[in-house]
Parts: sequence; C-alpha cells; structure tokens
Amino acid sequence: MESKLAVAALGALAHETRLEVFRLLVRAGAGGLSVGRIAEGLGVEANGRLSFHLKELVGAGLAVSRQEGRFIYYSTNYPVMNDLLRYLTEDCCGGLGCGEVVDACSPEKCV
Amino acid sequence: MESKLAVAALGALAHETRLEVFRLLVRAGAGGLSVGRIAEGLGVEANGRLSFHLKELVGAGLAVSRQEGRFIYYSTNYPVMNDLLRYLTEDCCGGLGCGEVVDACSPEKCV
DNA sequence: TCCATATTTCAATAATAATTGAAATCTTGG
DNA sequence: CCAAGATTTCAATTATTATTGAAATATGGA
Repeated sequence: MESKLAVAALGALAHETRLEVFRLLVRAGAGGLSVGRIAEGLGVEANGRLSFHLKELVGAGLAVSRQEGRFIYYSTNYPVMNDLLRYLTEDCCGGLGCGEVVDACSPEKCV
Repeated sequence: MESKLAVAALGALAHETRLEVFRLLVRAGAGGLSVGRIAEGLGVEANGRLSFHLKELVGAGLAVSRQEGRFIYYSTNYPVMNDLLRYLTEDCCGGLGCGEVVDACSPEKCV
C-alpha cells in the first residue's frame, strides 16, 4: 500500500461518524448494509451528511457500494482494510517475529 | 478503546509525516529512536515541525517519549496500537471467526 | 403516470488542522 | 559557568475539512 492511500484511508476513519459506519460495515460482513440500515444502526437520519460520509469512505477505498432495487448497499472493502493494517504494522520490531497482521478479516473464510 | 480515542489516534496517523514516523517507530521496536534519528530516517530536519508531529503522536496515545542524556527517545505505544487495530476489526462479520486482530505486535515476544 | 421512499448533490458558512520562521529551553562536555 | 548540540514553543498565516439546509435525482409500486 502506498503512503498516500494509507493517509487517505486513515483520514476517512478519523471521524466519529465514519468510524462507526466502518465498524458497522465490518461487523455486517461481505453483504453490507443499505444506507437506511446504516442510519438505523447509528441512530441518525439517512440524510445528506451521512451520504457525504459514505462517499468519503468509498473515496478512500475502505468501502464499496452497489445498487440493489431501490436500495444502495455499502460494504467493507476487506482487502484494502487488510492492506492498511499490514501497512501500519509492517516489519514490526525490525521483523523479530513478535507478530504482524496478515489478514485481520477474510470474509471468504466465514462459516 | 473508546471511540474518541480511536478518532484521535487515526487523525494523528492521517498525515504523511506522522504516518512515516509511526511506521519507523514500529520498526524500531520497544527501544525507540531519538528525534535526531527519526529525522534522519525520514530525511528531514529535526525542527519545530517534526517536534510538533511527534507531540501529536504522543497526544493521541500512539507514542511515548523519554529523556536519556541529551536525547529524547520516542517509541511506539504498542498496547494502544493493538487496541486501535482490534477496535477497527472488532466482531468482524458478526463474529463468524474469519480472523480478528488480537495482538499485531508484542515486543516482549521478540527474539 | 404519479406518488412515496431512498439517497445524493450543492453552495454557503463554520470549524479545525498545517506550515512557517524565529526565539526559547534544556543538557552535557570542556 | 559557558558553549554547542538537541529539541521545543509560539503566533501568524494559509489550507483543508465539516456542517447545514434545501433542492434534486432515482426507483419501484399503485
């Protein structure tokens, strides 16, 4: 992962609402959630502000969206999330083997 | 970890210089690096700007500093780093066991 | 087609963070 | 104690990001 992508992703997460959205999506798994469900999960309205924050997460590469009927579903971009975590912990302690993130979450391994 | 602490930590990392400082410190391990060495590792001057960024990392809980002789050493705050990574991946996919960060780096386990 | 639900866009304003350069502090060897 | 290296503080300026509210678009069912 490039430094600029990581900065963009971290900047997107450095906001209370977006961080909660991200965590909600991580919990939701590969299927994701509609905007309405996200708003519900956060206890906020599905308004322009939420839409803006969702767009920011997508712009930073941390989420993807897809249209399904009249709903739009957002879901975590797991490969980018894993890249980001790896980038943060890379070569920890000079590579002395004290543990490094490989894949924090791989939805394809879910039961 | 509380949401506000996570936002502060992510905000501190969402900056090119600070992110590189953090990664440098992660690589350096528990002993950390003096400000001069950090500047060297980044290819910048040890000036007010770098000092400000280091203070930001400490303020966000991601690093700690200690004075040793006429040098000041900064090092990663590993427990906070691990908390942050756990916070981001918590209950991934609803807890279906697709892998979650436990401890990305535990310097006490280093060889 | 028309309506209701779902979601986004936009522009103005407000708030926060980054950069600069110069001066100040702190530490130890001579 | 003084000088030099190491690091920090501060205030002014500039740049970036967030919030608000209202209007716009898109979709599927009656």
